[in-house]
Amino acid sequence: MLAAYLPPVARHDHHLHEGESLRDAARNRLTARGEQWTDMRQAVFDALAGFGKPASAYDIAEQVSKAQGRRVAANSVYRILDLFVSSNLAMRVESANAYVANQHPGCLHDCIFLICDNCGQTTHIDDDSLSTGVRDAAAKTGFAASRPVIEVRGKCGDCN
Amino acid sequence: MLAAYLPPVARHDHHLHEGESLRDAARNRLTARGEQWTDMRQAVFDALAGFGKPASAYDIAEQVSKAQGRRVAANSVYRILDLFVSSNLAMRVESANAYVANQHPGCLHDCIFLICDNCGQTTHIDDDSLSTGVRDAAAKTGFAASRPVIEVRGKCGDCN
DNA sequence: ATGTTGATGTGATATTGTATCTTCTGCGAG
DNA sequence: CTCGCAGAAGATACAATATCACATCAACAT
Repeated sequence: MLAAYLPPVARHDHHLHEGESLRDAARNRLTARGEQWTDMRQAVFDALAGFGKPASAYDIAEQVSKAQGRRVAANSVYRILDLFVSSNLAMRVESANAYVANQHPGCLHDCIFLICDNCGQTTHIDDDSLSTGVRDAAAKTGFAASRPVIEVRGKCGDCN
Repeated sequence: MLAAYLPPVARHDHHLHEGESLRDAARNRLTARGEQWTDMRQAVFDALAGFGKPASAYDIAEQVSKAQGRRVAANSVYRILDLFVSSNLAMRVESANAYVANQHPGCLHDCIFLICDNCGQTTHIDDDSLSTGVRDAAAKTGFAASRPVIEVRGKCGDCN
């Protein structure tokens, strides 16, 4: 439904994934790094992707517990989320203490989140010129940027 | 000893304050908004400014407790910090769950933090063109930005 | 069989943040 | 002056987020 037609703005193909395809991309990415794609990791990834908005580790733990019919502890989820973040399968939204699935695990970007304070919906844009600008500004003061955190709180289009 | 001489780079006078002067500026700003400048608020502000780097509410509670020789509860500190943030006397560093004193309480900026992951030192730059760029990029997707959070994690010049 | 390694389970604990109710304090009206 | 109000702060409890230490277990190699 999104984008029946889109003008050719993007500079490179993002391979936007969803559902099964997204899960496959995630699994490929993880196994390519020599990590295992276990049931537990798949369950956590599915739960995370299923939320469609930032979810806390505890939200995910609850969701996975429900899906598996057994108690899954938060710290197991944290472990897996850390792995996902370091493998670029997911990203942490600092200002929300929460995580979102990366829609294109193969690409490496400094990403920018737009987080609706009303409905929680979060969209994720990549604008390399902006993040480069931020990195450059930092560099100008002798600061070596390793991870720019750019998150915009506000109201999404739907919530006006 | 900062800035015996500085080239005229800044576009407007920031009235950078320190020590007594900073405290005065903060008090003026708060009272101008019809709020009281109480002993407790002064103590919290002094503690916050004294850290020189992001401090958690609990760090501040501990510091104020020491300074006053009595136990000061964290939630009192939270109340005051919230007031400070909403009055622009302090800012919250989302990615560190911590707060820093605003060096120029009179000016309103979308600020950019450079946070050293090694020593914790945090510097704060204002680059309106960058933050405007971020706001514009958000607006382009129909998103109404109310508060950009731009924080750069990395290593400061001192830590190479 | 035994040891090793990586993934997960379990329980405890630390840290961060809120909610609620009470008490204190400064100050103006009467 | 004292009564009562309103804002500030104290006290306590609790909720949410995050980490730690250690046990277990399966897969695999020796």
